[in-house]
Amino acid sequence: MARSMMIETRNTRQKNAIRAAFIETGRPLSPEEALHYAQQKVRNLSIATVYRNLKAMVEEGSLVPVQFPGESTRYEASGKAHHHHFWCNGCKRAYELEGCVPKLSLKLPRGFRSLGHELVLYGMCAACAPSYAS
Amino acid sequence: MARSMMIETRNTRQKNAIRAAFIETGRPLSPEEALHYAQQKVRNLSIATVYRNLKAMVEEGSLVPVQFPGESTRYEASGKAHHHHFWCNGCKRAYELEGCVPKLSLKLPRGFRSLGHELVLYGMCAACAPSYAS
DNA sequence: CTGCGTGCAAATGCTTTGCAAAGAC
DNA sequence: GTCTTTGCAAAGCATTTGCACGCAG
Repeated sequence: MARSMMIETRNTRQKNAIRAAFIETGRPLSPEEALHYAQQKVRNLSIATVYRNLKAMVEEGSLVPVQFPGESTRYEASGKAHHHHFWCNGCKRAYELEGCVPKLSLKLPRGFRSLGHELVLYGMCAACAPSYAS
Repeated sequence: MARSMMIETRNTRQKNAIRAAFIETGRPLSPEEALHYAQQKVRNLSIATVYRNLKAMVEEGSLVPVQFPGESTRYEASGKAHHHHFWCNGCKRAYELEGCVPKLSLKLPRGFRSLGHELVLYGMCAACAPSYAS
């Protein structure tokens, strides 16, 4: 089923700028965030192009979508080790967390088969936490 | 900060039908799912009314929003013990799971403060799993 | 050159809102 | 009877798509 060769795509300034945004920030980005970062390199980059490239990169396998409650889809570079995320309620940014839970011992109903899991921690990141500590 | 008394709302057939959908299914429902269930009791119920009531019930505190990757927001009855969810990739339904992970030992970056977590297991529910076992 | 990728604007599709009529109390 | 809630249709928004032009290969 899996396509052995990814579809060839051209290297455009727009695509490179978008790709760079993910590499340089190292955290999941929303289409809007990706647009902002990439626009620093390609000024008149349009949001439509960002959406098209995000979609293409997901299909190619270089990005994976990540979702946080009540937020639009974020995307992050693929190929990383199994990990989870931290969502900052202050700056509304997603961060990557190393590691995973020791073992998932949740009771599954009879006949249910689990194939994976997703875990998100919520709170305040280092930059936002102090404002609550005053 | 917390409002000591919830806002009074009238008991309409529509509202009761929507509320019943959550009680009777016992699982998180999307606005569309809630509409379908409730329409069995109130035939010409409109989706706008469902949205309005879901929003009102969340504000009242009787429902809480739950989100699953790539899916529109689901809602479930509030007041339940801490629990997590199972997402069936087959029927695209959310189920409630009892229990939680023993302890979360994820490394948080310096200064990050965690206030909560969310865990979702993915797979096939009892009804959908057999079709993959053939 | 050839044709894919882009920007713009129009088109979706889900969710919200305005308004007159129906219904709760 | 009064004031909230509803259904319908229109409005909003984020995302997607059509199209002619520009650029990569």
